[in-house]
Amino acid sequence: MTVTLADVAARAQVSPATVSRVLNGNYPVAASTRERVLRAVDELDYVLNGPASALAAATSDLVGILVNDIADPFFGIMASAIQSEIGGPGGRAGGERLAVVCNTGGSPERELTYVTLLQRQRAAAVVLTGGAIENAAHTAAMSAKLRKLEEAGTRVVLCGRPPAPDTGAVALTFDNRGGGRELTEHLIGLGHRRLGYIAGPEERTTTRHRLEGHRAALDAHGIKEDPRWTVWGRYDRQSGYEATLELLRRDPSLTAVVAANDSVALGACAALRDSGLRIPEDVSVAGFDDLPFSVDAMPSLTTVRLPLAEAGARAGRIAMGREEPPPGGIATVRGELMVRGSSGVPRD
Amino acid sequence: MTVTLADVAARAQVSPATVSRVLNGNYPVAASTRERVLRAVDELDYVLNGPASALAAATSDLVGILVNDIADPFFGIMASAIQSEIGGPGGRAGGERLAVVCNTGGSPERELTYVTLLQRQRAAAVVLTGGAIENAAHTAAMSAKLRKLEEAGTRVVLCGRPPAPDTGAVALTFDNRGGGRELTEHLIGLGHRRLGYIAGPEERTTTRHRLEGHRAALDAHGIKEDPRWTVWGRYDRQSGYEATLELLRRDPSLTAVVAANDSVALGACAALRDSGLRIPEDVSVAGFDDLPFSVDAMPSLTTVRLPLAEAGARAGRIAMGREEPPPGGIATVRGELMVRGSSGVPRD
DNA sequence: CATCAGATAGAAAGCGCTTGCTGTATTGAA
DNA sequence: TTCAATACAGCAAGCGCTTTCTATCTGATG
Repeated sequence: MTVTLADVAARAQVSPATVSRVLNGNYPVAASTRERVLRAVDELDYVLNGPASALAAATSDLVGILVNDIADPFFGIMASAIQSEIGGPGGRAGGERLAVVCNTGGSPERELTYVTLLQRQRAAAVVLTGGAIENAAHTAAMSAKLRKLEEAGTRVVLCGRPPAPDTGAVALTFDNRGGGRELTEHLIGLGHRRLGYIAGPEERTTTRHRLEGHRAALDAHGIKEDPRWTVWGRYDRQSGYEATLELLRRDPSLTAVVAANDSVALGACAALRDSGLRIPEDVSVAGFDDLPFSVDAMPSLTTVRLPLAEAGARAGRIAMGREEPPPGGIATVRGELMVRGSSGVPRD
Repeated sequence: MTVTLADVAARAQVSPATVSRVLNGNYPVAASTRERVLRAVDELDYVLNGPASALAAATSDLVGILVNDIADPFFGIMASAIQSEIGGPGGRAGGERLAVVCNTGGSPERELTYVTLLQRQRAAAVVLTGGAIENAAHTAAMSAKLRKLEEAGTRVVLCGRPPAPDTGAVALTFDNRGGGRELTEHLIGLGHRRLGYIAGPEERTTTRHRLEGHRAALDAHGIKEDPRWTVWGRYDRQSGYEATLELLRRDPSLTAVVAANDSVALGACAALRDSGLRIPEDVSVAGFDDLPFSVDAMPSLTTVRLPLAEAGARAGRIAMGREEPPPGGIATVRGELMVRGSSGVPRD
């Protein structure tokens, strides 16, 4: 059998209650007793039974972090920052929490199931990262779940996701619309008038907002968008490659390609090169997010930097109750335009 | 109060035992009764209490995945693959498990603490990814922990990590030494004789093995290594940038730079370009891992592809007991040399 | 018609920990 | 010296679920 609290108690010649109090440090215990208990714990190699403890105390030290794609640094960076603030091991005293990163793969069902699983574990907090899925049924179901979580005392924080109405969830939202607009205005400013756009998956807030920003910029400058200029894809490199080929097929006269994110932009660059086009002389390319590798692309990518790590850290602190939520529970996090080598004045 | 099993039982007019059995589906229950119970569950919006269930059943549905750096796609890709096989939501029936990704940041203490935390949660399985820390005390402590875990019925799998002697842990080990050797032999074959090497952090098996492979290749071709040709760093881009500058300072006549991984190689490329050197005309560069962005670098990176996703998936299946461990509990996973644009014949 | 196997359902004993309440020294003040 | 206050320590009642064992009812069997 594994060692239990009672075994430790017996060995230290105290009651289980005392051992529990020594371990939790939430009740006065004489130094000599504590000493004896700690020695017994050590000698027996005792490890607390988490489920039992959680059951009795009606709280757990689990914190859930939901991400759409854990293999994507966009989420990895946020998750890492959140986790570093959650405390985990190495965190500040008293807060040895287990940060659980859950990979939804962008699927609504999985998102919902993971939230239920966390609810089942009585998680202390849940952080949802990245864009939300835009689907009435799913949104309603999620809202209901989040409300339940809050009722049960679980703190809910959205990081890089729009606010969830009718819930008490704190939201740190990225200004995707503003960033998208700024980016496209930069290209327009360079003289571009025929811009292709590679959007992300449909039914995603991130996708929609970035595209809206792009269109707002076109509008503001009186550029009428050709429906052929928008292609939909996924948030990955291959999708960018294929979409770019498609754009080129539809309208070879495009002088710029705006991608939904950096990975897509990289795929776009590859497709352009493979088509014999130079960047930015023949076609300019722009991404979004400014992931670490974007500066290494050749030419380096013009993009919008999102303070992923900062936002994640803040979300983590709020989830831990170590930082005040923003007024109204909502904060907008702005991106910063990074002009680099992949954008230039259009040809001719 | 939250809804409990008893509430559901009362509503369905059955005993708590029956509700439990319906929910677990491990005992015959009349169809009509099941129906009634399920309806009650639904109506009351009942969510199982995980800790209580884990306590009573003495098992939990948590599976731990330890990674060194969650923001690094190297780990993200493995974690994603492992998780997809763990079942998680969407997995095969009966196995709704919560995959927990824990970020150690490469710190021995955090690694140990996370393992203890997982032990505390009575995790069903633990997968340790990436290179191990080479430090006698830490290795011993880890071995002891892993043995305890196994004793407690937790399956332990190492993915991309050397076997842990004296434990029953299954190991899927990357052939870093072989890959490193093959890579350097490729460069030597092109005619390079003065090769710089940017190693990863010391006291890491991955770092050591890759370097050993490199040196073995030099040895095999009678190239005497100059101590100035090796620089130590971290596994990130910036480290590669700085190390390359240092290498160039030490010996400007180098014709090739071999990096510990792709991120480092990208940093090296940037440093070379900033130093006015062309790749590969002036200096060839090689990486390791073949992460998705490596093919997009300009020129695309010559590197060693590691089947991260495949290995992760296999590790996940073994952890779930859905695949037989390899004979002897140890399997070596080989890399594949990817020759691309960043390596060429040396100048002059 | 008595008997028995098979199929269901319930009673109840925990799983290992936390914590409110109670008890007993010990200390300081009067 | 006496009494309240203080500081520790223990008792015991759960926390919400699982599971063994037992009870009941059914239909089949001889």
